[in-house]
Amino acid sequence: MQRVTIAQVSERAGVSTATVSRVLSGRGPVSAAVERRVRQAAEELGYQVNTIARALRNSRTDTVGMVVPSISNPFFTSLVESVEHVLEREGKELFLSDARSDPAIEARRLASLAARNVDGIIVSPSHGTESGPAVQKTADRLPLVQLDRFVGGTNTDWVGVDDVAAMRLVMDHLHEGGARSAAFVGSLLTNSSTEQRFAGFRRRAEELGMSVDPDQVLLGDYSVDWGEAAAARIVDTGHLPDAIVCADDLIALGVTRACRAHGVSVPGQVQVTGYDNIEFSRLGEPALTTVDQPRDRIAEEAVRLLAAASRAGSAGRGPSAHIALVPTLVVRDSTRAGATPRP
Amino acid sequence: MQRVTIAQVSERAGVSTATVSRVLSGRGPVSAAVERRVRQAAEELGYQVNTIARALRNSRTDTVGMVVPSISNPFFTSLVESVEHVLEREGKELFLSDARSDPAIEARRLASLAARNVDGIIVSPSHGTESGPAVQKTADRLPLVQLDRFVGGTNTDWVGVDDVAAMRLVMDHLHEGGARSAAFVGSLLTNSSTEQRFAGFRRRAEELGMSVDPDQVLLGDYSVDWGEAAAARIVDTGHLPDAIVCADDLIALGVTRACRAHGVSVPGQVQVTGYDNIEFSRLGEPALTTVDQPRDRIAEEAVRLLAAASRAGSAGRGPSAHIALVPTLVVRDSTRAGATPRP
DNA sequence: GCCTCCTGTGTAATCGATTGCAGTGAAGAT
DNA sequence: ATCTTCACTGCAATCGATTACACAGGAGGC
Repeated sequence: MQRVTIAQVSERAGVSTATVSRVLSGRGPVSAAVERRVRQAAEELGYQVNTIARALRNSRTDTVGMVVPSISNPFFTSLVESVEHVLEREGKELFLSDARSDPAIEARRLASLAARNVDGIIVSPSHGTESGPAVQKTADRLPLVQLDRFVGGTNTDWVGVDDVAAMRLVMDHLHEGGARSAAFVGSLLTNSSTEQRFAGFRRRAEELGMSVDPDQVLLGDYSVDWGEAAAARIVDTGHLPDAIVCADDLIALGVTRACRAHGVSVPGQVQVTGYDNIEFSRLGEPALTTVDQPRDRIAEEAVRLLAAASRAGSAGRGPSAHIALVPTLVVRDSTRAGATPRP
Repeated sequence: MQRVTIAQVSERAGVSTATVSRVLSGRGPVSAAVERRVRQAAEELGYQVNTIARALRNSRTDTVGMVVPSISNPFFTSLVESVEHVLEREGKELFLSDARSDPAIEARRLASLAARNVDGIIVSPSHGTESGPAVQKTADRLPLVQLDRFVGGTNTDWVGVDDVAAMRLVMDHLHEGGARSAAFVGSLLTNSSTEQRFAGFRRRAEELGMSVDPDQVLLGDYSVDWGEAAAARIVDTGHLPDAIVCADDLIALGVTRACRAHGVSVPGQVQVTGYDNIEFSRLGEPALTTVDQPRDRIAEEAVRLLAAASRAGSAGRGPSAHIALVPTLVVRDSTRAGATPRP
């Protein structure tokens, strides 16, 4: 149980600890004979570096921290997978935390990651404003990139998709399918995703001349339950919109489910769209039309920015980069592509 | 950017580093006046402990590592949430890794967690045999608990559910609903979950006199896609079983979807069951009857075992604990509870 | 033959927090 | 008045790996 240290290896090999370190870390000149002896001794003792000690000395941990609002949201887990994949290529590891959509927990997680000397942090902030102080404070201490969502009033890099452009795709598609009125179901406007998506929705609806009943803009949270509740409320009002645009797939799954339960046909009576293209979106009944985010590209860019910030010595923080990638529309069965407008 | 150390705080407060440490870690006697000065200095400088340095000195990190086969499987993410929740109460943090169902990646993750001096490891092994060496090697060095799945030939603690008992519940329920024949769709028998579940299925089928066509035992992987493919294959054989028992919910979701696509009514023509009770299981069409695992209890026990092992100084490894909790059956719409047997 | 340079190795400082040991001074005991 | 006792506080060692610096000895240049 007691760990093998470099000192024990050096003793067995009959050299100094410095030499052992030089052999094992591969830097510094070492004669072939000594190298062999050291490697063998290390092997025999089952030596393994103590990452903690190394990190203390180097002040580098080869570890990146990531904080997401909710690990049970499949969109974020797939984003995590993408990030992990990219990091693996760089020989870095991921330290993942779940903020449970609570800025207070989020702040603790960020602080704790910073205390653990991660080399950088990737965060998708839970809240559009309340996450600000903690994010900024963390960004002042080490490289930080915001992913997908972002929080205002901070000076950090960001990578995500152009939500407004995405909504344009969605609305154009719905309009083509004959929709002349639309409802919006999202989460409370406390994070950038919903804000941007709603803004894009509203603007394009106006441009296309689609009517939006203010009573049919419903904000709750990112969950199936909320989608169901919101849809029930819309159905209860008595006048159905031609389309229900949802801020994410979980909500959309709830909406289609509630429609089915209430005998409202999708896309016959109402078209429904999601956002994120999570795996389960195609399992809805009907399969969801949704917006696909290029997760791998997002992850790639985030890691790249982080590496750049590390190199720059994050003191010299220049203007921050905002990278908005272009999302694509995935058309499935919950909308009526190219149908003729209803009479 | 340069971090504030205890030395700077001590200088500002006009005391020694020892005193600062005593104040901040709360151990050792310190006069009220000094304590106030130190706290203020720390506050003013924005001091934050360096967890790395502390860990090196204490050889404790207050961190637990967790390795799961797949972070995109909602069952594991909810298990992770439960574990994180329990750990939070203990003031510990979770370091999460995804093995992508690959024993080689899994081994690397385990080694890397060990090198990072986590206080203990919770792992759900990817493979029923190939995960063995790495798991055992890790368990020799630090406290380790296997969760849900386990790998044979190792001497470690384990917490999970009684899969055989669960299958008894499932089969009895199906039998009551009139099923006299059944198919099984699982993953390749390379992990304990499938093994145990299949064993339980087979045994109870025999006891109840239900027939099982060997051609209708289909093994692939834990995914919706595989569920769809397997169901399609079963439908194609021409003779439908009365029930299709699935080794997890993802598979079951795929199966019901394929049934719908092929015009096979569930539960009218075929009853279908899942396993895990993931959130999406109730979103299937029809909502899935499934087995609920008591995740919070599982997490609780795992953390308890880990703590016990740490205290015991894992050298004195006694006989390992195997804790099988009792799962419950969640009856929804994909089965026909209490219906009369078909003629 | 003497000097320079380079390779290979060891010594010891370093990263930052913790803690055993020792020392100081004041309160209390005799 | 002298001796204990105890609450505080500081010094310095410690955790394990890395690395600046020093130094030995051999090769090569003049």
